[in-house]
Amino acid sequence: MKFSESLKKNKDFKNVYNKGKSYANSLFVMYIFPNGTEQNRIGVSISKKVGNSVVRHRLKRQIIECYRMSEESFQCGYDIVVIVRKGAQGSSYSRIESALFHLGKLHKIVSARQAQADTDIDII
RNA sequence: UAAGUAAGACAGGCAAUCGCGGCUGCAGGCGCCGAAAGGCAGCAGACGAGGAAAGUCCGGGCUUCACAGGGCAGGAUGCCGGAUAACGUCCGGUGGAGGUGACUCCAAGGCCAGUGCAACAGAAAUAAACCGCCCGGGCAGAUGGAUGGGGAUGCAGCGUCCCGUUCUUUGCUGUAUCCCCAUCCAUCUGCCCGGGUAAGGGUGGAAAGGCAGUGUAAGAGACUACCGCCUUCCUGGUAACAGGGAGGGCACAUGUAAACCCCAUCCGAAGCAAGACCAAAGAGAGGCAAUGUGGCUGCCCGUCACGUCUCAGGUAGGUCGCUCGAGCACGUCGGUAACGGCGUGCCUAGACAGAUGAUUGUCCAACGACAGAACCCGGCUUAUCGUCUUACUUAACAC
Repeated sequence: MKFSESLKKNKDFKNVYNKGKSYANSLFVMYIFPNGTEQNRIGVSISKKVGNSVVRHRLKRQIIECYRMSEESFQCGYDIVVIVRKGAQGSSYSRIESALFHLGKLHKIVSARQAQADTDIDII
């Protein structure tokens, strides 16, 4: 990814949880915290309650892919942690995409033009 | 054609675009990050999850630690033979159970080494007379018979009294019938006592080998035939075992070892976060330099910290372990088979927060189940939408 890398250390996750701001909808909880660099770092956390290994892995890939496809829409300089809730089990790609932009808009890190486009899709 | 049995294969396909992972080449030396070890970045190429990758239930390799030898404890396995690196796996057989059959299933050593347990029911549960059957004795009753005694009546004889026409007393003896009593015997019934008996009864998972006959007071392996059991011999088989002969007449006498236990065989422990190597910082030891600077403290003494080099140690971090292996495919030979030998060809994920996704088009038996490698193998178990292939069985129809 051009502007981003993944968030890896448990320490980094805890830092974002403790100091960052969070918003949530029915599919995800999103924490963000400014990391003081030129890049975004994104991490995905999925509980075992959501499903078995295949289900969790697939959701993670879809979220990363969704972020990657529209990476340029996000403002840089943040650590982002997406926690997947149980309701996301079995969601389609389009629904994950709309939910992700909904949270990005609440955090005001998605550009207005992209956010405007996403309000057309309903968030349940 | 239908129903079924066994074995096996596949696990949505294709194309385009964007994206991910390590590998190979350009590549050697450059650029960037780092103290170092080492890592990162560019372009191109091919490759990139499973039959169960799962559960982590067994077995082995590998690694570190421990280890003279022996024993105890603990654990696992348990018909026989073979395969294998090994196994609780697989193959072939034996025995048993199920199915019309193809075929399937089986913790299948030992409770005549010991100990324990066996609810309820039942007379009694590892030892037994509750009922029943039979024998003997006693008591009571009934029936029948025999003997004896007594009484009544009839008859006969003799005697006696009255009488001498009639009427008629009484005794004794014999005999017949009836009644009563006693004793004995037989049969039956009831009760009691002593003994025999495990054939029958009902309970139970299990009641003292089964079943039929002989036999007996009644019964009983008491005896006999068949079956079972035990001992022993012969034959076949490597063996489990099978077939046959002879004997014992059945004692220990039931079940349970997935109860303790006994017997035989096997097992050192922990696991890739194993472990090996490189290696900042901090703390440690020694050498060298200096006699300095700073703090306690304004001064003296004292004390603490600060330099550099080497060593051991190994933290953060990094590299290796990490995928060429009991490997796969094909052929051939040996073997019933599991499997093994030989030959040829091939290289087929290797991450370390952990790579396969999205969109579009198209095809199908049409929305595709269960499910994601984590050191590697051999198995077992569990989950699973469906599709296909082969062999065989049964039934119906046709020929």
